[in-house]
Amino acid sequence: MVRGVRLFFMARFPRHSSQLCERLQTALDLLGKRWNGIIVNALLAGPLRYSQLSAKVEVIGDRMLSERLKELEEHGIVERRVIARPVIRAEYALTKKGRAFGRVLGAMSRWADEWVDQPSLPSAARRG
Amino acid sequence: MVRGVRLFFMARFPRHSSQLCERLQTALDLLGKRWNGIIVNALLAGPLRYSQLSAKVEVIGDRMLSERLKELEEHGIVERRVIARPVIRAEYALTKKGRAFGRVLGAMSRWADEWVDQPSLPSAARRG
DNA sequence: GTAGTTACTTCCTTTACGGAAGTTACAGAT
DNA sequence: ATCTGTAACTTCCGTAAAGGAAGTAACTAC
Repeated sequence: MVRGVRLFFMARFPRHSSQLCERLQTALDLLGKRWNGIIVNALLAGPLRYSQLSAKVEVIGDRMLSERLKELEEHGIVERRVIARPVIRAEYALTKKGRAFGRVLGAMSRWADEWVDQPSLPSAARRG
Repeated sequence: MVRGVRLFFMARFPRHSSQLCERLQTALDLLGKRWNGIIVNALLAGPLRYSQLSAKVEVIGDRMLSERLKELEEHGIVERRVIARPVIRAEYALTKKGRAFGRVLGAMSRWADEWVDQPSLPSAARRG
């Protein structure tokens, strides 16, 4: 079997339903990817360096964080700036598109405040 | 088979950052799971039977759809009703919690309309 | 030179996804 | 009664994505 054949980029985006809004589905592909929401949320308060971001979203490993940031950058949601000032550092900031996405997270935050009441008990649902 | 052992779902990733809002992270766990957003979105227009839902969100296979519906039900977002009228059928409807989530999808939809303009080209970012 | 920090990348194992096929229940046709 | 068909799932199994430990390169402080 041909096993080394890595598809050029990925086969995850061409899977959209013709019955539903394309753009929404594209947006959902983005937020529907694990960690992306949290990363954008963490950056809403302001730009962060890689290590700061890593500390803030403490649950994401380096490998994932790096990968997700690259994707978010490709999607124009996050901007990467290299600072060579005293020491070489990388800083990540939201673009206009990324900040606009904050409204979505804001809506989700409000929903979560109203409907999610298990801050430490993630078992089954408790009748919302 | 044992059917009640589905609580493993959330138990797999109880890892939330202490630096960020718990509820938001729980909500993101939910939407951050592939297909959940699309399923809820598809049900926003009204209840659907399994086969209808499957046809509407045509990209999700039976295995996934079934699994996701079960999870959404456990989280109190979707309600499953069995109809034995003429033939036995299952119908899925959003709960109050689920319909409230529609606002999040609405916000995402608006964001998508404004910022996502590549319905078929998911390469690098354009503008932003 | 040695140790430490930053920003990643590589390697490898575990978990999740995806599709085909199988299953159970019932209804209508033959 | 058997045969075909639909609905609603479930099981199998191979592939893709996630997670973590360790490695790397550039630089700085000791």
